[in-house]
Amino acid sequence: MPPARADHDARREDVSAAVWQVLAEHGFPGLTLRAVAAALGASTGLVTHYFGGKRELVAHALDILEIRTAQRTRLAAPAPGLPALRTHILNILPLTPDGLAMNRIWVSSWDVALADPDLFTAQTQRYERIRAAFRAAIVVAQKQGELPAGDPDEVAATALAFTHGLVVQVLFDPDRFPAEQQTRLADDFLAKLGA
Amino acid sequence: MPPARADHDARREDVSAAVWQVLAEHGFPGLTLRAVAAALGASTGLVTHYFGGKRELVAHALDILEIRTAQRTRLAAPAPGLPALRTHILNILPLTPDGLAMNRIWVSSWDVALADPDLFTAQTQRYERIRAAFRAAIVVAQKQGELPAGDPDEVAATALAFTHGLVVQVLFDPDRFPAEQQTRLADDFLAKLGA
DNA sequence: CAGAGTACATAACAAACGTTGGGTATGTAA
DNA sequence: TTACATACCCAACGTTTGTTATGTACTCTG
Repeated sequence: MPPARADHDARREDVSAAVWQVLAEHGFPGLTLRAVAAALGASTGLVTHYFGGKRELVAHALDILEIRTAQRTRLAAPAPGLPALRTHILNILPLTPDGLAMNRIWVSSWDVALADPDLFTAQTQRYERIRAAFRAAIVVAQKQGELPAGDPDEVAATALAFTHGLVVQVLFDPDRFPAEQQTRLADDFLAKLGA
Repeated sequence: MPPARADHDARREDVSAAVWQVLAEHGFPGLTLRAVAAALGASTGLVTHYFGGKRELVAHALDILEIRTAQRTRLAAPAPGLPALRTHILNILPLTPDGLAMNRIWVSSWDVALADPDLFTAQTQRYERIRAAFRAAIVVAQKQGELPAGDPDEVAATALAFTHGLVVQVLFDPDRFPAEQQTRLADDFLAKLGA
């Protein structure tokens, strides 16, 4: 009944790492069973053994994307409230080459998520989760008087809209939006929110 | 030397219409030579006759997307300045089912544009164009005292970021963001900008 | 009226894809 | 030891893709 030889979870983690590698190098369009197998130095049979098929592979890729985004080198929140919200925003923005690559994958994931119903709902919940994180910081900021009163859900939606919209613009013109300008735009935006 | 039977430009326009139809029904992933030919009731030979290959087809699809977006039922700008900026934003937002479908295609176009260098630069210029339109309205608004002083380019980038970021959120949760809430969010955002 | 070039249809093509099933080795349970 | 489930490789299949060559009908030109 227990696995025969190898540690199932560890092996699955290997495949997961290969998925991420392929994703980083060729994006979602290049995410194929063969590419993952090649990156792993194994056969496609191994991949299908641990992941039922392409669908599950893509779904897992989206999970990895969220996890890796969360685990990326992040600025720790210096203080709850408005500074925390600022940190959330800066953590998403592509301030580094690494962050740029990550966001490129993220944006291209929207395409596959829009195409598949299951991935669609998963993505919907992801955004809901991000908004919840924003919301928590916003509520504190409002209590501390750093932000004016108002529906925190709507403020969260606005802040996330600004953030992701800026991501897209940076992606298509990285030279025009260096890190300093991104932070300046974010700070100006937050200043407006506080008024 | 002149075309034998048909009007070249008219026929090409037919193909263009078929491209748009396929795009609206199946998005960019479903944009294939055969799909376009089928939508046209013709063969793939016809398509390759008027468009060299897939690349040109996709490039043309992006052109159509921009044109159709510009030609979509739009609100006329009631007055120059801040109202004009508001109109620009509302014209982009997916306030109607038609606008929702259009934005779905638009977002999925980011993926193909990120993959191909030529399409990438084309998309970069597209965004530059949109920012220029925003900027024009912003400059007037600043002169009229509707907006505080500040680099109009940065304000334009911020406004466009908010708009496209909101588009993405609406796309993944249309029920949560009905038209009224979108306009309310936009108006609140504009009010913050004016402070 | 002959010839040439255009406007397509048809079909063959190789490449790449996801999926599937057979085969083998190796471990655990009886 | 026997039996079975796991882990995995290998190979083939059918499909879909973009590309391209061939063939045919037509219409302008000369």
